[in-house]
Amino acid sequence: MSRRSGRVRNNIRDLRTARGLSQGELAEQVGATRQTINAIEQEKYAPSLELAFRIARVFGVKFEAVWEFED
Amino acid sequence: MSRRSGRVRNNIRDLRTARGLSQGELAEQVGATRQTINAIEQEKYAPSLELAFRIARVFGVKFEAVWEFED
DNA sequence: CGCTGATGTCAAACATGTTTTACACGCGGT
DNA sequence: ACCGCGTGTAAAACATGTTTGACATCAGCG
Repeated sequence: MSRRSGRVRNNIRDLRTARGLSQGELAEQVGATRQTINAIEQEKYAPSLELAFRIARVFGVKFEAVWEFED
Repeated sequence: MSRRSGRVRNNIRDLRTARGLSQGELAEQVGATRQTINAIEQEKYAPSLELAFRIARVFGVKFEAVWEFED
C-alpha cells in the first residue's frame, strides 16, 4: 500500500507555529524526534496512525482538523 | 513510536459484516490483502494512516467512526 | 563578529506494516 | 463424504516509518 506520495495532507506547521512551538518541542510532546516531525511537516512520508492521533491530541483539535486524505 | 499494542481500536469487523463483505472483498476494495485486513481486525497491528483512511472511505463513514485512539 | 536556537538534510540502523505463499480449520451445501 | 468458501495463522521478503548522530544554513542577538 501507500503508493506514490501525495495522499495524506496535514497542516501541522500552521498549528504548531500558531502555538509558538518548535519542531523539537512538539516532537517531545508527542514522543517522537524532531526529524520525524520535520519529515511529516514536509510530507516526506505520512506518520503512523498512532502518531497521527497523538499529534492531533496535543493540538487539542479533531483528527480531521489536522489530517486530510487526498484522492 | 507505537509502543506496546492496545492503543488504536477499530470496529471494522462490525462495519464489514454489516455490509455482507468478506475480508477478501474488503481487502480488494481498499487495495490490500486479506491477511492485512485480518491482522487489523484482530488488532495485531495498526494500519498505515493511508490505509486507515481508505477503509473508512469504503465504509462511507467518518474516520472516527472506525478508529479510536486509546490512552 | 561570534553565539545560540530553529530548521533542513542525510545515511545507517532499527521498528513496524504489508505482501506473498502456504497450510489448517470449520461450516453449509450437494 | 466431498467441495467451496471464509477465516486464522505463519515465515520470509519487502516497503515504509522512526531513531540516532551528524553536519549545514539561516536569523536574531550579544
